[in-house]
Amino acid sequence: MNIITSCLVRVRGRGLIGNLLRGRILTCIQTEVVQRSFALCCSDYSEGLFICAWHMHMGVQMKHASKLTDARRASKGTMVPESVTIRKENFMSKELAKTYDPHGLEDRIYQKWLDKKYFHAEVDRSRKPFTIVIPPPNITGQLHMGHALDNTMQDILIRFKRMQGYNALWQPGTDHASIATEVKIIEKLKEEGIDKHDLGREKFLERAWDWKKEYGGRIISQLKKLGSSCDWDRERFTMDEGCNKAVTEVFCKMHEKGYIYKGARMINWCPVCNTSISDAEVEYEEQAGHLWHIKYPVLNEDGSASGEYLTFATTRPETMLGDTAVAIHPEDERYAHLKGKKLMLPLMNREIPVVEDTYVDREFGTGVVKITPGHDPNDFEVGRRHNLPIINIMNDDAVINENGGAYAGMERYAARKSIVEELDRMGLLVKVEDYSHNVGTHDRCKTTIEPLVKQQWFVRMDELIKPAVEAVKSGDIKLIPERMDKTYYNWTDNIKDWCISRQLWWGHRIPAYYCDECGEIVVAKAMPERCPKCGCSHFTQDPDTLDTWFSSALWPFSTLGWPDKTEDLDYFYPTDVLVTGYDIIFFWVIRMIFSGYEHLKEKPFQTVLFHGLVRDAQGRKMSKSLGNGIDPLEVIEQYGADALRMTLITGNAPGNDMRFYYERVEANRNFANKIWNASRFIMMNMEGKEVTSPSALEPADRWIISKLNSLVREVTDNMESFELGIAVQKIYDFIWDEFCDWYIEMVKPRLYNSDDAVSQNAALWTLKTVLIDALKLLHPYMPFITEEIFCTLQSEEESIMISTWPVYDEGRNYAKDEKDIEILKEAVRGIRTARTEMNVAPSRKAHVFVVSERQEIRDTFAEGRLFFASLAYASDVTIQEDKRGIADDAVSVVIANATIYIPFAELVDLKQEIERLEKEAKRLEGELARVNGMLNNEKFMSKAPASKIAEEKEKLAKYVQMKEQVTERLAQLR
RNA sequence: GGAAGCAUAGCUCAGCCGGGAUGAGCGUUCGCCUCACACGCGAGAGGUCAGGGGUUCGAGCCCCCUUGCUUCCACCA
Repeated sequence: MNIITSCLVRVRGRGLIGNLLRGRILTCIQTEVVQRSFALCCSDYSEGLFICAWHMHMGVQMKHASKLTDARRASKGTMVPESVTIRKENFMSKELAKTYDPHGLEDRIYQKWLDKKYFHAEVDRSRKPFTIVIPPPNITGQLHMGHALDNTMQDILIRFKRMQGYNALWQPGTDHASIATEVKIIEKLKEEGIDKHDLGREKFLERAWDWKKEYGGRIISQLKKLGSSCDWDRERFTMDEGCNKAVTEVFCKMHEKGYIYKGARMINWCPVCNTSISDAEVEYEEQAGHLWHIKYPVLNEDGSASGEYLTFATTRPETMLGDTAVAIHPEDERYAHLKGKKLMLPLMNREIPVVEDTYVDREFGTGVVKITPGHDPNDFEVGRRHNLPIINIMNDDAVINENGGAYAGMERYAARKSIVEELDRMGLLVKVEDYSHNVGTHDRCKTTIEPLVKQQWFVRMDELIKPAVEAVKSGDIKLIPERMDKTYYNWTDNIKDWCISRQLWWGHRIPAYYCDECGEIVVAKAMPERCPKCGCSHFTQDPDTLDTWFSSALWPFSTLGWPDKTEDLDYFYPTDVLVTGYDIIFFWVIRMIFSGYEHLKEKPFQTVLFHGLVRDAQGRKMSKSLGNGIDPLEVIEQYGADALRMTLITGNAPGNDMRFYYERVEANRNFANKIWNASRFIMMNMEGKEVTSPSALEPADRWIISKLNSLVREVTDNMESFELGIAVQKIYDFIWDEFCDWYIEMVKPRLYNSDDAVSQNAALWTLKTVLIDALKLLHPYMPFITEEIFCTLQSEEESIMISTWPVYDEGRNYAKDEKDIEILKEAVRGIRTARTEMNVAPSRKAHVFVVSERQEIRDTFAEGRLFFASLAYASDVTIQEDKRGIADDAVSVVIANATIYIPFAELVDLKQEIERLEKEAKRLEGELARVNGMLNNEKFMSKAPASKIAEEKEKLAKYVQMKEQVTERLAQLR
């Protein structure tokens, strides 16, 4: 790390430091340049030393520019040390620093909710249920951003519905994650020097359960940090007794119906995990490889070499050991003379036939394909069509077996190398090309999978999938966003049988038993007593376990007690919403859907709400190998769960990926702080006063109540259609913009004036009422801060999370006040803009004259006079019909139906004022041109809806009138 | 090979039924330590809504084409 001593820093910019010290020149006695930040230690700040992190783009100017460049170069790759954290107390006075601090508060509140059992749901026939089942996180897992997003969305929906009066159940639990967990345990055993097989199945399972006990709870406690309001009394595990009962039931039932069968099929084999995997678990990865062109000698009828060769290309030369044919296209004239001939398979010295199959693409390579039915899915099919023998040349660990002749015992890539060398030596290697192609890998361990023919258990999908397709087609199940339908059909239309057996120990063991005497297979819920075929009584259970998704597929009903006919199942099933990432649509969503229809004759859920991936700031996937993952727990620690939740929900549409920025978390933390301070302000003003239901409200009060009322309707609508991001944006804007920046500012004069107790009470009542409803709307998104404020403000109610959701009330719709306040706001904005443009400091208050010929406008201003004066920096406000008595050189602001004059005591630059008004005139002309363009268009007039025409006419009148005022004023000034 | 998505302010993204882009946050410019908040307040600058055609009185939005990026599925040895 580079250290610069003794340089001067001029403070510019508007950041934290800039706001405090702008314009000052500081001597840095020590600066450390770390990445894009400087850590500055300055000696001449009055409070003594301080340390800060300062981004370069904020505009640091240093006297020694060359050193800066050096420093920048030298700083690459270094990390920001902890010492750059800014401690506010160091340079701010204590009483100012009343900021929102989520620490301590969140844990305390969560504990209260748990103690009060607010999350718990019981069957209650008098209320409608609303149910969500959690996508069970893996027991191996640590909470990552994906979980944080997924669970925040669920929590928002659950809290919303709970407040709306539904009997809301969020069913939690964890997944045994068969392969993922087994891999982890094997790793751990390895560290101890223990091999899985030496340990034995039983002992291994003991270790697995220990693991579950130790780590299974970790992710749950992390979910709690987020604020998740799951019914923890109902926590389940995909391998608990109930789930096992469901799995066994399903397996037996489906076997009986013929949907589950055992057979030898081409499956994907992971030689590292030593298990079969399903098609869904194969991940294709583009890899640079080679295309080896090899030739086999063609034989004469008598078996002697004809001297002719047949050339083909392959990416996996080692599989030639298992070749049982070479295929050509039946209509390929180039090879017509070879039909029915035999070839000599080199190295193995085996005669193999030339077969004709339309699978061969004449255009690709030489138009010849070697056929290895035992190691390639397509070749397997070709082999079936031509009755070719299947030769397995590989052991489970991808080592060549005894069928590989001289290569037996060699690992697959070593064998590849020697085979190529040997073929080359024999003159049978024609050429080698670089070739980039997709290689199937295991999604867990990234090992290249090996297609092998094995005896496995499968689920026949063709019949099973039908109701699942129908469900989405008919709208019985709705996918959000809708475009997911296509992805869904893409899978269902090309569905293949599901390989469900895994050569693993950690998982639901397959309930199939083999008779020790005759080998008869019996599928049953328990070990059979007698073999139905030979009558003997000795059985061995199938050693394999089931794909972890087999039990996940039953999750929506196994958690509610199925296969038993429970009250819970009857009441809570089907569930309402499933929230999950689009990445597991095939693994999980589809499988739950067909399982629901198959076993309960009913959909598992009404709606599937998809979210995207949380990416890093550069748009990359967060991954362990890249080390770019952001730990949600750290974010919570730093900014609070509320800020994190907001960040994950705002500015994102369903199903879209999002980028994670700390700047956004900070912005949301700032929002929390804003609410905190607004609430502090309100409470401060309420102190010692009894706020009663007001006898009369003022226009500003009615305005904000009316605004809130519309907000309630819009937010509720948005949330009901799962537009969470839109809903929360509206709440944010309302609280910050309308409520804090306008309403609170409007009522300040009333709050500070104790003489008018009635008006003051109305203001306080409105502040409190609006704040409470706004907090309620916000609660699903920011549960902690809203609870804290609500409980302080509303001491008679014990929790916001069980309070009632605000409802739109026609009686709180004050259209006239909304219009009136809009006029006043327009006037205030106009005055502020004019003052800024004329360079008048806010402290220079002035007498403001409002001139309007219209009585109702004058009334509006008269009613709002108090706050209008304060917001417009007016020393006094005079409202009159004409401009008598107003100085000619006053600054004027034109709004609809009124002109506002501000005569400053000092002379105002008339030229500047004319320019300002000319600009305004030009703007208005533009508006007029647009509106006139529409209204003079006959086609528009005849075809546009009447309401639109009326709207435009109204605007026209307004602009015409404003234009007149500006023109008149300009004429006067000139 | 098939399919989907994205392209809007300097950056990251919203934009519901087609009806003025008063878009949001961050950044940026100017002025403010205004007694809730400087994690703040006020006022600005900043956009040919990727390009081209079409439908429409009217298109960021609907249709077609082109370009660029991303993803999913399938996979030819």
